Amino acid sequence: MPATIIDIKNRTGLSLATISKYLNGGNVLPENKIKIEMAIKELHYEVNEIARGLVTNKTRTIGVSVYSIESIFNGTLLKYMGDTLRKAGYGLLICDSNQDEETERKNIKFLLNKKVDGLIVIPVEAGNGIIELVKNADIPLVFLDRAAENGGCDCVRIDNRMAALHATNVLIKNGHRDIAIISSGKEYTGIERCKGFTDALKNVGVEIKEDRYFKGIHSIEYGYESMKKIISMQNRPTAVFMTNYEITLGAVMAVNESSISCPEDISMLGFDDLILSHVTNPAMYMVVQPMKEMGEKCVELLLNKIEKKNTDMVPVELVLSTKLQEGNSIKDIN
Amino acid sequence: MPATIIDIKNRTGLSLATISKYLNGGNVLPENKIKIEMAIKELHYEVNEIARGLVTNKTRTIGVSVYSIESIFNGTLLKYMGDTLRKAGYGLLICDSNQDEETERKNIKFLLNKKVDGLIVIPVEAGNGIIELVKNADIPLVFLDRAAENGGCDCVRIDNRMAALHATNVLIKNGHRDIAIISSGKEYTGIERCKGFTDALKNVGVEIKEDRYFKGIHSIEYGYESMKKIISMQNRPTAVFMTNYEITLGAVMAVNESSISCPEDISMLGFDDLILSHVTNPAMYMVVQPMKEMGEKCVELLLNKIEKKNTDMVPVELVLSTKLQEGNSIKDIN
DNA sequence: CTGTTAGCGCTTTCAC
DNA sequence: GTGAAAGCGCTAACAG
Repeated sequence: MPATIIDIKNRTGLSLATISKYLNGGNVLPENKIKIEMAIKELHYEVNEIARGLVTNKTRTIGVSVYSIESIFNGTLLKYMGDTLRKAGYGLLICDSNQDEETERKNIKFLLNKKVDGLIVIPVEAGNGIIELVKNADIPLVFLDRAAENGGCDCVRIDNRMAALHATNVLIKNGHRDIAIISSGKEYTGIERCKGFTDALKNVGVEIKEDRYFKGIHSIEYGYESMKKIISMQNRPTAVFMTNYEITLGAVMAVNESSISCPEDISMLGFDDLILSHVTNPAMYMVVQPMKEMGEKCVELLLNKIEKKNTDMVPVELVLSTKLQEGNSIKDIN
Repeated sequence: MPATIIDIKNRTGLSLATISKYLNGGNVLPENKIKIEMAIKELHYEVNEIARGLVTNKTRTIGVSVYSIESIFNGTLLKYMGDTLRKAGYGLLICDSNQDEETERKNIKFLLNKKVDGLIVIPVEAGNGIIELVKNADIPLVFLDRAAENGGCDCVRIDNRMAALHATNVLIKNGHRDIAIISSGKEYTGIERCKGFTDALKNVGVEIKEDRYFKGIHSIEYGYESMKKIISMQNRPTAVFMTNYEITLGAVMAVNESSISCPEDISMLGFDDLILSHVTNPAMYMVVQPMKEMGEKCVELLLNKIEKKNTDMVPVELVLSTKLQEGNSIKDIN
C-alpha cells in the first residue's frame, strides 16, 4: 500500500493544498517544506500519476505507435525520441503494430484511452484512418518517417523521392543502366523511393523494364527472395537498389549464400546505415537518413503543439535531408 | 472533448451504475444494452482508462525497463513480450535506460508512479537496487535476461555459464587452445559467460593468459576496439569468443576493415543470432538464445503473479536452454 | 502562505 | 436489473 497525500497530511498536520503546492513546485514556508520532505522520505511517498492525470487532464506521457519494434530502424528512432522526451520530463508509451493495421488501430485507441498528451505514429501503411481516429481525442498527432495518406497532418520525414533519385544517380554515374529495384509496394516511403528511382533513369533517357521492379512487403524475407530471383535471372541487371533496411539485409543474405559476389558480379546500393554497412564485406554503399534529427525534431514538434507554443493550425511538414554513405559495393562499369 | 460516461447517461436516461456495468461486461436488459451501444457509437465514447485506473487500482498496463532500446536484441524481446501481452489484454509501457543506471532508476520510479500492474526489467547492470525500489509499490517484478544481484527475485534467463562453456568447447574441438574473449565486465551475463569460457579451458587443462581477457562495456565500440587490439598482437590468439551481440558486431567490423580474414587467419565465435550470422561473410558460428520463449515466458510468469494464479511466494527462476548456430567462422586447426 | 471545498471520470457498495 | 451515493488520490479555485 503506497502512501498517499493524505498520509503526508496526517503526518505533518498541514492541509492537502499546501502539500500539493509543494509537490508542484510552489512556495511553502521553509519549516513546512522540511516537514513535508521528511514525511515523504519516511513514508516513501510517490505521487500517484493516475490521480494527478485525472484532474489535470495531462499525463506527461506521449504515445508512440511503431509499425515494428523489431526493426532496429525504429529502435534507433525510439532511442532518440526517448532521450528528448526525458529531458522535457515526459514519458513514453510505446505500442508495436507488428506490421498489422488492425493492431495499429487497436493500439492507437489504447493510447488514446490512456490519455497520452500527444501521439507519434510511424505507420504500417498510408491510409489506415489514423487521423480520423485521433481527431476526436483532440490531441496533437505527428507522423514520423511515413507521411499520412493526404498529407493533412504534421509530419517529419525525408524527401524520399529525391533521396532515391540522388542514390540512383550514383549507379548511373558508375555506368549502370540496367538496374533492378526492390521496394515495398504499399507504404508511402516505398512508393516514393520507387518514383525517385524511375525519375533518375528517365532523366538519362532510360526506360526500366517491368521485370526490374520488385514491389512487395517491407521485410527481410522479401528482400531475400527478390534478390534470389534477380541472381538467377539469365539477363541479370548489373545493379540493384534496395530501398529500405530490411530489404537491404535480406538482399545481402541472398548474395552471401550465392556463388556470385558483390561488386564483381553485381553492384548493390542500400538504404539506412545502422551498422550494416560496416558489418558487410564489402562495405555497402547506402542512403542514410538523419535518424537522430528525425527522432528529436518530431518530439520537439509535438511538444510545441502540446504546450501551445505553436498556435498556428497549419500542418507542419518537416522534410530532412539525407546523405550518401560511400562503400565498395558498386562497381564502375564505364 | 471526448465524451464521458455522464454523456451516455444523459443520452440514455440510464444511471451510471447500469452503464458502468455494461462497460464491464455485466448483465443489462437487452433494450438498455441497445440504447447504450447506440449512444456509445454516436458520441464516440471511449473509456477513460485514467479514471478507471484510479478506482480499480489496476491499469492493465505493464511496465518494461530495458537497458537499451537501440539494441535489436531488446527490440526482438519486446516484440514477443508485446504480442503475448496484447493477447492477454494488457498494454506495454516501455522505458529506455540508455545504458545508464541513474536513468534506469528514474524510469522505474516513473513506471511505478504510472501504477503499472507489473514490471519487467532487463537491467543495465546487476545491483542497481531495483528490488528495493519496487518493494514498496507492492507489484510483481520479473527480471529478464540478466538476473538480479542476489537472485532473490523472479527471473527468466539462460544458463549463461553453461552456454559459454559449450560454445567454447566447439573452439576446443577444432583444436584451438589460445583463445581470446571479449565480454562486458560488469553486468551479470558478461561475468557468467566469462566464467563458462574459463571453465571450458580449465577442463582441458589450459590456463588462459591475462592478456586474452577483454572485459569492458557492452557496446559495439568495445567489440571493435578490442578486436583491433587482438588483430595487431604479435602473438595473436587463434580464435576469439565474443559474448554478446553488440560486441560481436563490433568485432566483425574490425575484421572486415583489417587485412586479415576469418576463418583463415582467425576463428570467431559470436553470441545472439539476430540476422547477423546470415549477413556476415562467412556466416558466423554463434550461440543463440531462445528469444521468443524468453519474451513469452517472462510475460506469462508476470501475469500469473498479477492475477494471483501463482500464490507461492518463492521466487521462480526460469532457466531456458540455448542452441548453437553453426557457421563457417571457425577453422579446424587440428 | 495556508486551509476548505469541489470536483476529474469512473467503479462499487447498497438499497430498491 | 437498476439507481443513488460514496470515494479512488489528487489539483485548483477561493477565502482567509
